[in-house]
Amino acid sequence: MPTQTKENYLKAIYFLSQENIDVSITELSKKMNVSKPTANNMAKKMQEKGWLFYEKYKPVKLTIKGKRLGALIVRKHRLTEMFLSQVMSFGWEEVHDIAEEIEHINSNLFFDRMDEILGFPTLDPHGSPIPDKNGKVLKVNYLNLSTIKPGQKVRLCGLENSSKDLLLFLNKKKIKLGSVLSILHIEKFDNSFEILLENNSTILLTFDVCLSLLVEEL
Amino acid sequence: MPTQTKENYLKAIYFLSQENIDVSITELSKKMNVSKPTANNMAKKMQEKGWLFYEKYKPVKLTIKGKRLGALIVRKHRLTEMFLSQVMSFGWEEVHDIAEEIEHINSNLFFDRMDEILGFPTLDPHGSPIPDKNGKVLKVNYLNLSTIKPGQKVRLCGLENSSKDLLLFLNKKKIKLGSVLSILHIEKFDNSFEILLENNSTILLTFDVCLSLLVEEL
DNA sequence: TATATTTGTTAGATTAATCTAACTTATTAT
DNA sequence: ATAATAAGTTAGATTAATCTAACAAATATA
Repeated sequence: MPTQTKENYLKAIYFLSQENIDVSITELSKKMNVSKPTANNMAKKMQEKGWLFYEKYKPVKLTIKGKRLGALIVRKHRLTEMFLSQVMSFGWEEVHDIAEEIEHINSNLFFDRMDEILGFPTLDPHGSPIPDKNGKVLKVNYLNLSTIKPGQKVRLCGLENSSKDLLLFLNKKKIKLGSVLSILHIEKFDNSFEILLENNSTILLTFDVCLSLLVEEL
Repeated sequence: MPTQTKENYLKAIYFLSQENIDVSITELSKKMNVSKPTANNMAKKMQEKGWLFYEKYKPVKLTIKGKRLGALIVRKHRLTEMFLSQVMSFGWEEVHDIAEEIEHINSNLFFDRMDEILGFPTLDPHGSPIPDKNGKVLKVNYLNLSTIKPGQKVRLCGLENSSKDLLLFLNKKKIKLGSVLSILHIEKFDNSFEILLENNSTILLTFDVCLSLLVEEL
């Protein structure tokens, strides 16, 4: 059984691995907000547990076992977010912090019951896939809004990052998962997107915001 | 903010205080399954935090602040038990272990929402009172079944101890909170109780079991 | 290629929570 | 009242997770 701290390292490496295969000690230390020696020590200990490959002066990499464990923590996190959202009526901007704590609860029964009550969901409230009980993750293939051409109609399906600021911004603009956005125009000067919403209001999204929105074309 | 460990000490002292006012270091160490020096050290540290009174060679006692903190942890525990039971359909014998972990979650929002969803309950699934948000506890005044005379009809309202074994035993006998029990006879030899249930079956309860059942007379 | 910069590692210290062994103070019992 | 027992304390060690300072290795740059 990993400690809570080690579970957080596992999760950090799990996420960092998705972008680039290997993870440097420096990246890890930054993600975990700890010093480099701390990250280094922890990497060694996690190697002893068989969760990752570690060689002096080389980036680390999760073992099969480590990857599975990481995915299972993400599973618990996202199931919890879904439960908080669907059963306990929390807003999508409120669920992350609470799930960050509940994900460490040691009870399969508890998470299995959540899963059952929710009807075995595959996506969390931010559109991210919930790994299955074996740690397998559904591959979703959304497009980044920033790459879509003017005139196109799209549906919001996920978020590249689920920071509270972004979620509050989307709340304010009345944009949620499933919202349909029509791209009217892209401003050459700053790459901002002029967008028509379902309620016929027109809003402006900066390129940065568009980079965070995952959509499918309609 | 108390650590998880210190919260558990707080809770232990809180419960030990209900029987006898003061709590000896030895009692505490037994309750916490730690050595006496460990309990002793912890007592000193908790004194520094202002949670208890500690003097060398004397039993410890919670301060007002410590008592309030303890009660608030019990509140989180019992609200959780109620939520697990009412919302997530767990049996009363399953809720304790999970609540033991969830009680340490640091989010008033989370527990307030539970409270709201449950309709602000005052008792947990075992009939124990849920302390309010200020740590005040409703005084319940149940009788111990072992003190009731033959011929009397009673309703089960609470449990003196909620051990899993007792709860499973009661499940097997189809006895639950609210069940009406009629005392037919008390066996002189071993003080066992012959009891008539609502379904007209007659069962035998040992004196030990009776000591664990809290009732009100009908 | 030689140097500068970044990255990674060692060493040594700290804090929280725990232990055992040895000792002291209190309590109990003869 | 004194000895025996129980309770409480000190001292010193351990493990997990963290830090800073100093050094070594790898990478980037002039």
